[in-house]
Amino acid sequence: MELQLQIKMNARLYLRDPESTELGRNIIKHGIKLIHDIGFEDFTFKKLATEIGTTEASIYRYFENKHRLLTYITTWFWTWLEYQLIFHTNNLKHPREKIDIVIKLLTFDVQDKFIVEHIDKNILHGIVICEGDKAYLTKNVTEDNRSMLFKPYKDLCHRIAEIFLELNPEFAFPHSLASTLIETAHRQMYFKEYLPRLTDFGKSKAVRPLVEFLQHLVFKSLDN
Amino acid sequence: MELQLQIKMNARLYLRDPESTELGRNIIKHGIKLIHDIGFEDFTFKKLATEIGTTEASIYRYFENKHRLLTYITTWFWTWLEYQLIFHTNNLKHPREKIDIVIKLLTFDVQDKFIVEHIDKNILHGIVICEGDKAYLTKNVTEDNRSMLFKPYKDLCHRIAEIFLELNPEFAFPHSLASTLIETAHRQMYFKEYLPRLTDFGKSKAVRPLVEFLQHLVFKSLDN
DNA sequence: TAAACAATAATAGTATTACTATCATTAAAA
DNA sequence: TTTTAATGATAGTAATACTATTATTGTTTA
Repeated sequence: MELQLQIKMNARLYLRDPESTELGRNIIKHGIKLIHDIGFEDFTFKKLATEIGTTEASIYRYFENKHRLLTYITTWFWTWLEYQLIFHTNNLKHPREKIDIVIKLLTFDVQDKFIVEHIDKNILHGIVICEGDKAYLTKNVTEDNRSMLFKPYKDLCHRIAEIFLELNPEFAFPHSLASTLIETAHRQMYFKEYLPRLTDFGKSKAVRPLVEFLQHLVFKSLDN
Repeated sequence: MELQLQIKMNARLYLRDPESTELGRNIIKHGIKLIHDIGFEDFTFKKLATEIGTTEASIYRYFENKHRLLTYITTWFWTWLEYQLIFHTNNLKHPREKIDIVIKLLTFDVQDKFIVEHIDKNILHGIVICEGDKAYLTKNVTEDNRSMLFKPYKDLCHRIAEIFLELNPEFAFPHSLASTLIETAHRQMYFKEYLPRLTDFGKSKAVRPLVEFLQHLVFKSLDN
């Protein structure tokens, strides 16, 4: 069984809702692909327009600039990840099992139950790993934050923090540990691929050692 | 007592050694200041040239582009941090004490013994927190890595990893824990300032809670 | 001391980026 | 059938990211 999914996004992320039209969905679909292929720095609306057979001006009707598109895309990912987390931890009793799910989700080690026609989740995950942090590492953080653009990321972080507190209600740093877990999962995957000397995972494709590292980090931290 | 310091940089980072001339040192000095003030995205060589009363073309004789300048600056920081680490852990016996020093250095909680005329270390630290990751989060990682541009970061990581192994020779992830510690220290400082809901540190300027979080993370991880 | 050299200043120029504006066309809704 | 909404086509601007050339100045060195 697979579920159809439509994620409702904060309207401040766009000028015109990209989910509402064919062109909008194409911007998202090919935007993800192109950013992944050439990197966010080299990515331009001009190139994207050529790619999908439209004009720069048409894309600017949907997004103020390419940074907003990146924020849209990464924010979409965090929202989707929270859905996945809710879905997969639904029937679980023990917080240890829930934490295992969190880690599996972050390392993309779990089957996706939701379908979204125009979004390739594997490529999207690649973008979040390589470019995701650039959505908030700008001089606009504070303003963007006030517009609640990062709410989905914070919500996810808070949900994970609550699971940590289930396991250890005394723990003093649930949110910091949650954001550390999220960031670390992605950064270590990046290092594994591009700067392996910063890790202990070797060159194999297996995510297993990373999963063990993250489990170790979190469970030891939450231990009394 | 304070020590005069000249850090030898990988020659591939620049076209002409900025340490060798007045203009070069000005590029570094005001470059750091300007990137800090307006952010790396808005930073241009044109603006920097105006700032220091020279021309764009002159700056291009020192650095291929602004990304190389950022890499130079952050790499300088990692090298300097390793010097600091060596200096401050010199007489220490117990690895626990050394780890405390590592954490204090990463959170900038320790007095700097080295003087470098044209570099403001506090501002530099701010850049490493806000912009540092952008030095390696690009499509050029692999090539830059082959040119050894990230060696100082890896050296620092390895040195910290070795301290971890002193405390627990059985520990399976010393490098991953070291890179996680470095990244987490900076990221949590960023979150504390701009996205505090992703942390548990509140709004006070104190670094104490962050230091405790990092100590907890590392020592628990290394515990048997 | 003059000639040679190195570093920088001054200036100009190009392709691309990051937009904004206008107007015509088409397809769907009222 | 008129209105409207979305897109396409086209044009244009300011800034960015460079490269190239030539003149000037200050320092070595023959």
